[in-house]
Parts: sequence; structure tokens; C-alpha cells
Amino acid sequence: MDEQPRLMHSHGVGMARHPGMAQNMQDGTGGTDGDGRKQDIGDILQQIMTITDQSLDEAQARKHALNCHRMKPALFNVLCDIKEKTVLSIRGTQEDDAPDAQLMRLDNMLLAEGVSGPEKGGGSAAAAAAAAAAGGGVGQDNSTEHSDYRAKLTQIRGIYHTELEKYEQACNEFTTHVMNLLREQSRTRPISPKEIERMVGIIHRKFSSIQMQLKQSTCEAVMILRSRFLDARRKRRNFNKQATEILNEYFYSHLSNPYPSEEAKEELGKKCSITVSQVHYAATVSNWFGNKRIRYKKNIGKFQEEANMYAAKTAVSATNVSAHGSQANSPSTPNSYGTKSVLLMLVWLHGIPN
DNA sequence: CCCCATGATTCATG
DNA sequence: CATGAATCATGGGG
Repeated sequence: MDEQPRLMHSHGVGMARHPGMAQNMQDGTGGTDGDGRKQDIGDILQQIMTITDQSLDEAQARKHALNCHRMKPALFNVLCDIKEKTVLSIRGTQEDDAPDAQLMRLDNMLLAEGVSGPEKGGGSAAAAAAAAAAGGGVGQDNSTEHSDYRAKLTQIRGIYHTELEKYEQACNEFTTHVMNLLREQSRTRPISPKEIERMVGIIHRKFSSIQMQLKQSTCEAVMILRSRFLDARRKRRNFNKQATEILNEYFYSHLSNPYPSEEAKEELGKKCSITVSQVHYAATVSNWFGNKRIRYKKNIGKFQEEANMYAAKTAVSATNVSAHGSQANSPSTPNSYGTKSVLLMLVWLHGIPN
């Protein structure tokens, strides 16, 4: 069957004669062997027309006979020509890429969510938001919610990729199958390579629409996952009493300079066992201190009582509070307000003094 | 219900 | 990038 293209090609030059031939067939004034040829072609056409009425074996034999007929290539080309002019022109090239925009959107989203992107890089915005310091930072035992999210996302990615691959493979298989079929059939039916090509295009479009469905549902899954995990992060959960206790203790015992270092934040977070809805201890602690500073500054009077309470507390509990020494300028007794710490406090309360 | 304390987010700044 | 400031959104208490 693969001799077909070669045959057609070698005879392709003769295509220009077709109209003449057709004319000859009609008026029958073709010369000495005109009648014979006409008869010949009539026979062939008749055989083709009735080929479906025959038994399978008969048809097979007839097919072979036809295929070996000397007129076959020319006739094939003529029929292809006719078919092209009638059938194919009807559904011309209407291959518009209308849903391309949506496909792009889906692709972008999948990429952004880290589903279709680099394998485990986590370079996506969302994954980064979820994973916080996953890339370079310390391992940080994150909240269970977070690892849950990651696990689910990985699962989705796995499914997505296997499905995609499956579709890809099925598409290829189906395409080769159809191509083989059409090539085989082109021995007896006027199917030009161009038409096969077109058919392949149709198949591919069909499969990519299936792919788009897959992408769509994957996107949906990711969206649901997001709303279940990431957006829950936005919900505020109040710390328990102990946590605020610890944080306040630190805050008021470092009132002169309440800017915990990164390590201090980490440690505070751990001590408070902040597992509530946040990825990173330090981030939550930073939030807390940020809010605390600004709210304290805004209305010192309101916090006075609290401040006194914690001052008393630390004064009793520790004689040497600055054990951690994270604050280089912190005096040994933070709440005694030495001149140094007063200056420091003025700085963070009111900015750099003149 | 409303109110407000409060954790989180956003945006500007330097 | 850390902080300040404003703002959002929620949970708990009246």
C-alpha cells in the first residue's frame, strides 16, 4: 500500500490531461482506440460501483485486480480531483481557533499553579505563597494544612500528567490507525494524501478539545483546593492565651526595642506553638509584632496596664532576662528604663530624634 | 445584631 | 526586604 503515493506522484504530471480525457469519454470521438478506452473506463467504474455488493473474498480479488489495472492511477487522480472540487470544498478550511484564548487562559493558570510547570521547582506564585520558604529557606515544620495542600496539589499534578500522556498516546495511536486505514482504502477509493492530512487535523483538533476538558477540570480541582486551604489562611484565628502571654512578655520586656530578630521570631513562634492557619512561625510573629508596635504606639495609655503587668511579671520571674541577647543594646534590666533604652524607645516610637 | 479587638493583607517607603 | 500604615475580615462579647 505504500506504493500508492509513489504511483500517484509519478502520474501527477499527467493530471493536466484529465479534462481532455473526460471529454473523450463523453463524446466518444477519441480516435481509433477511443471506443476501447471508453469501454475500459466504463468497466472499471462499473466494477467500483458494484464492489460493495460482492462477497468479501470477491471484493478483495476485484480490488486487487482494479489496483493493478493500467488505468488505475489516472482514474484515481480524476476521482480525487472531482471529489476535491465537490465534497472538500464544501467544508473548506474553517479551522478557526476560536477557543484559543480560553486554552491560553487555562494553560497560564495551570502553569501559575505549578501543575503544568517545572516538575517540583515550586516556582509558581501560588505554590510559593503556599510553600513560603519551600525554595531556599529552612525546612520549617509547617502547619499540617500546608503539607496537606502540597500533597493534594502533587496528586492533582500527577493525575493531570498521566491523563495528558494517556490522551497523547491515544491520539497518536488513533491517528496512525486512521491513516493506515485511509491509506489502505485509498487503493480503491479516491482519497488523496491531502485529505488524509485533513483528517489527521480533524482528529488532532478533537483530541485537543478533550485535552482542554482535562485542563478545565484540573483547573477546577485546583480552584477548589485553593479555596479549601489557601484562602482558609486568610481567616483569622485568635491565638490562645498562652501564646499571647509569651508574645506580650517578649514585647514588654523588650519595649525599648521590640524588634525580635529572625531567630527570636522563630523561637517565639515555636514556643507559642502557633500552628494556627499559618505557614511560617516567623511570619505570624512578625505580624503580631508589627500590629503590636503600631497599636501600642497609637495609644500607649490603653496598653499601660498591660505593660505594667508584664513588667512586674518579668521582674519577678527573671533577674537576668536578656539571656538570649538578641538585642545588642538591650540593657540587663529592660524595664528599668536606663537612659540608653529610653533613647531607643523614643526612636522606635517617634523616629530618630534631633 | 453591632462593635471592637485582632490577625492578615496590601501598599508605600527607604 | 523589613517596617509602618491603612485596611480587610473575622470571631467573640455585649
